[in-house]
Amino acid sequence: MVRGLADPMRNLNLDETEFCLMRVIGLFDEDFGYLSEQGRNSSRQIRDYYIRVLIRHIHVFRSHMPEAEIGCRVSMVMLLISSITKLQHLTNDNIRLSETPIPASMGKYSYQLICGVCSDQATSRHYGIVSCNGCKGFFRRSIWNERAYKCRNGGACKIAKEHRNVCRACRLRRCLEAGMNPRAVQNERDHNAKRGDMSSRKEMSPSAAVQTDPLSCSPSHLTKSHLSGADAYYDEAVAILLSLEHRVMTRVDAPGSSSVTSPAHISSHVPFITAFNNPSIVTPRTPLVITGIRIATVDDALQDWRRAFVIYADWLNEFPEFKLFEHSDKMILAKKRFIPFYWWLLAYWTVQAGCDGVAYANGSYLPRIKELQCVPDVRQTCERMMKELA
Amino acid sequence: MVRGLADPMRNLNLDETEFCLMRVIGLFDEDFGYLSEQGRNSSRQIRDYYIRVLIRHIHVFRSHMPEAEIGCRVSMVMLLISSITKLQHLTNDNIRLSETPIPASMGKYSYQLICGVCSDQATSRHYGIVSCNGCKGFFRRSIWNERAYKCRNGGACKIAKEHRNVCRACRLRRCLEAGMNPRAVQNERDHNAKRGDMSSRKEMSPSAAVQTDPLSCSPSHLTKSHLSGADAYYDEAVAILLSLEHRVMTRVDAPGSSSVTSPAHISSHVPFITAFNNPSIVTPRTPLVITGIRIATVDDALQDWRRAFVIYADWLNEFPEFKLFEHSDKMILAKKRFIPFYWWLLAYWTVQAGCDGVAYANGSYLPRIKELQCVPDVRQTCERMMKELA
DNA sequence: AAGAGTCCAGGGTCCATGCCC
DNA sequence: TGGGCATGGACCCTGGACTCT
Ligand SMILES: [Zn+2]
Ligand SMILES: [Zn+2]
Ligand SMILES: [Zn+2]
Ligand SMILES: [Zn+2]
Repeated sequence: MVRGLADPMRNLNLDETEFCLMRVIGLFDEDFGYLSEQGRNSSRQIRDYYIRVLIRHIHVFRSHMPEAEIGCRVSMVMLLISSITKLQHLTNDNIRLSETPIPASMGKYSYQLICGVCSDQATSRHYGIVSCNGCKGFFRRSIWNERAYKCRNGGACKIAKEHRNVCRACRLRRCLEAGMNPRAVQNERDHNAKRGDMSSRKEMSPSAAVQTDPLSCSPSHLTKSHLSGADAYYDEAVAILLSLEHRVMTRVDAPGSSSVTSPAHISSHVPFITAFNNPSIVTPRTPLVITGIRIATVDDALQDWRRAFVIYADWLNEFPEFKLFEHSDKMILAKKRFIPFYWWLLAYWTVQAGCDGVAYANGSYLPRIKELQCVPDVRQTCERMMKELA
Repeated sequence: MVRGLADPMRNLNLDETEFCLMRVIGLFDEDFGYLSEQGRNSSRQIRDYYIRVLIRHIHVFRSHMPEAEIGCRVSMVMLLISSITKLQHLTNDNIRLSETPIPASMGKYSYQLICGVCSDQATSRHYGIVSCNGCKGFFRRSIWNERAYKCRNGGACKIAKEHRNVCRACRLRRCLEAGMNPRAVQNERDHNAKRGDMSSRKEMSPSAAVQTDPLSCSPSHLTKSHLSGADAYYDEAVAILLSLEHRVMTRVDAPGSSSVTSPAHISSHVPFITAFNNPSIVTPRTPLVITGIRIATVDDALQDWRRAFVIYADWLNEFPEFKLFEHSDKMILAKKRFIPFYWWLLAYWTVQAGCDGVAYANGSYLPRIKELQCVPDVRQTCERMMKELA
């Protein structure tokens, strides 16, 4: 069943810019009741501004999609933002990942198309997945003829370009596993005229052999530079955001920094405001390691929470628009929105790492499969951390 | 800005089955804390069952979409369901419609144009007759290229959506018989600097060399029966649901029915349970008029609320699985889930009516534009109604 | 606004090629 | 050696979304 919040996120295949923008929008979204009048206005303005930027971004970067799908994507993104903004705690449930493992092709934003069946070079999508011509034809013929092949190797054949014709049973199995949809195969059609034999065209006059077309086709309409003016504005907003993102994510404290004592949590029960203004007392800024190569322990989860808090504080303190708020509003916002912010961080790391679970920023991950988890309950962990910053 | 819950719904372009299923899932979704142990189990089972049916339905009816978009749709649908299930009140905000007006083409599921050639759904007239996009394109191409097809079946092929591509000779013949006018086909426009070398299509001579194509192909692979078994099961679930839907929506009380006194609200402060078990005391079952041709007054809104409640009660009382619950659980569920149910009804009516606002079931609608609204605030209205059923 | 034409992803067809009996 | 047939790259055709008049 597809229920976790992580699922729509994964299906959307968000890029980095979208992640950043959605996080920002979430920070300043809705539910302004607790802010001052002025804070409310600023908040709404910032939100609306970044929503415009995001919608723009989607339209530009998905311009190959039909309009309807873009609309669908925009709606879904908005729905996701508001769902996540409303999160009061992270629970095992709402960070839960899909039951289906990550398709290997996602997460890498490569533009080279690879056949999902045999890894040959592919030209486009066929029967629902990116696939090569060979696998396309093979699948259609198999479905039409209702072939039931038999493997002579116990069904364990690997399928690759070089030997994809060795075992039809396994090739067809791979096709289905990779997601080819038998329902997308249509009926046989009418026959075409023979090649070269143009008799079905009602015979054109021979004088028509002018062929005044010496390759006048310029490949220049590849740039869809329809848009300008406001675009510069929008590009700049994105650039600023990404650079802030990069700065905060790569910020590292010198190992022997004076304000840093030890990587441990000497700092229980610091007032929130102190921690927020000087986050390195919570934990030093260690480099982020998004690999998800080992299973997280309870300490990993706690430590990641601290590191994420430092990122949060650094990020907000550097975010230009945040400076517009009065001090009290700043604190209210900062307290209120850490959980959604952290959710976005985890979501992004998880996609980056491509591991089968929720990735933390110290190389560990919380496995999707309960039996492997060393962390009793995410929610408890989070609440414990929240208390730490009374 | 795209923020109202109605937007994603509109972008998804849900069909009737999806509406029904989503409503059912919402009824039995999450938040089971207040039910008895047994009620919780039933509820979860029903929900999961209908989620399976819904996912199945989406996969079947959107099988032309790429896999990733289907996944996206499924996720979005789930997100929508849970968002709407959480609604505690209808407010002007969460039933708010998009700022962009409805495209004229949507919402007219009512007129239902049929292609005169192949009986597919049609959008408008082409070349003189109501026809689908496929037949439009086919006719234009055939005329341009002066194609002379040859039927391999003695010219007796039936033309229908599913196999209209099997015999082009008969399809073209049907086009002409149905009244498509070759003279309505204009010349190719050439402005858009074509990239390809379409120059091969020059003027043709009148001599018609009919192509002879003594092919013996069997038109027999029309069956691609890979799938069955579970499909029947699923089809049946959908059929039952739609028939219930239809029954409830068309149920009308005889004008002079005894239990009915007057269309007014004599019935303030009836206990919920009484109203639920005998809904016609709330308001008689008037026919539903989903046209949205006049602006709603406060009375319209109130009356619609009552009518919707009657639909809700009728529907739940007839829904087979609802009978599995204990009496107390029934009441809890029924009280808890009217708002989301009503939301779905309004959403569906609005799409059906295609008016620029929220459609009620008595021919009126709440305009999108504030200045036109006669209803002060939807939320207040709803709350007032809720109190009526203390 | 209606109804022409345009575009193009992704269906299907064709057939040179090669494998197998 | 020849006929049967699967393969896959080149190409044709379809129809939904769109633009243009
Ligand atoms: Zn392949
Ligand atoms: Zn095999
Ligand atoms: Zn048609
Ligand atoms: Zn025919």
